Amino acid sequence: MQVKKRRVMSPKQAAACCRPVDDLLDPALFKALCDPTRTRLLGCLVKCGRACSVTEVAECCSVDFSVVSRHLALLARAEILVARREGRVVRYVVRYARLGKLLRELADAIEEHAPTEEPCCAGGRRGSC
Amino acid sequence: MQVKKRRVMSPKQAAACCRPVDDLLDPALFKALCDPTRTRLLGCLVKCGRACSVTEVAECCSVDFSVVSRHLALLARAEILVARREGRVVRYVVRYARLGKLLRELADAIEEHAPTEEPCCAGGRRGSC
DNA sequence: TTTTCACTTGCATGGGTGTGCAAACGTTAG
DNA sequence: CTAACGTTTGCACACCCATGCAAGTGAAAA
Repeated sequence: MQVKKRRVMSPKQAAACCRPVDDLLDPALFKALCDPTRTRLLGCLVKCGRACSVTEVAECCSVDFSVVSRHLALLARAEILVARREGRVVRYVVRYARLGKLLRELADAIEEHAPTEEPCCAGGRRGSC
Repeated sequence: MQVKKRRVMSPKQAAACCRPVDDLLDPALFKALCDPTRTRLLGCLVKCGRACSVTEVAECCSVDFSVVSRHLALLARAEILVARREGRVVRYVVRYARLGKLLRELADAIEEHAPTEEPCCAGGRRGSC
C-alpha cells in the first residue's frame, strides 16, 4: 500500500507552501459567520430552504429591521447568500452548494495534513521536531 | 425512489426546529477563525503537521511574540488546538479530527436543507412562499 | 401624483478586540 | 543561589463593528 509522502517542516517553511489550505482558510468567510445574530439569521434561512424577504427573516430575531437588512447584505457580499429583487421585496437565499463545498473542501484540506502516526514526532529529525 | 420529506416553513418557524444546524453553526468557532493573523498561524500549524512551540509559530508572522501567544491560547480555548507543556516549552497541535468533523458535519447539515427542485417555491402554498 | 410599503443608509454610541511594550512567571542551566 | 530562556499577562491605545433611531430610496398601490 502506497503511503502518501509528507514533509516534516517548520511552521515558517509551511507558511510558504501548500496554498490550498491557506486559500480555504479564508478569514473573510469566517468573519461573516462570527456574529451570533448573523449565524441565527443564516440558520433560519438554511432551515427554511427557500427565498425569504428581509421582513420575514427579521421575525426570527429581536433586533431592528435595519440591523437584519445590514446582516443579510453582508452575508450576500460574503457570497453566502444571494439577493433577488421581486417588486419592492428583496428575497435572500442560501448558496447551499457553494457553502457546503467550501466547508467540505476545508475539512478535507485540514485532515489531509493530519499526521498518520499517533505521536506527531515519530521519526522526525531532532532539528525539525 | 423514496424522496425525503421537507417542510416548507417561515424563517420564524424554522428558528424553533432543526437543532443540529444551529448547534453546528456555532459563532464561537468562527469567531476564533475570523482574524487574519489567527488563520495564518493556524494554517502554518495545519500544514506543519506536528506540535510546534510558540517561538516556532511566531516565525510565520511579523507580529509580536505576545500576540502569537495570545492567539494560540485563544485557538486552544476554542478547541481548535491543544497545548502541551514540555519543560519550559509549550507546544500547540491542531485537533485535526475534531476540526474536520465539525466542518464536514456543518457542510452536511447545510446541504441537507438545500431545496431539491431548482425553483425554491415549487408546489408551496401561497402563505409560506 | 400622493401615499404606502419594503428596504437601505447616515449618524452616533458603546462594547469588544487586535496590537506592542514592558513586567511577571515558571522552568532549566551554571 | 543567580542567570537565561520561553511564555504569559497587565496595560494602554487604536480601531473595528454591532446596534438603534431617523431619514432617505425606490417601487407599487390609491
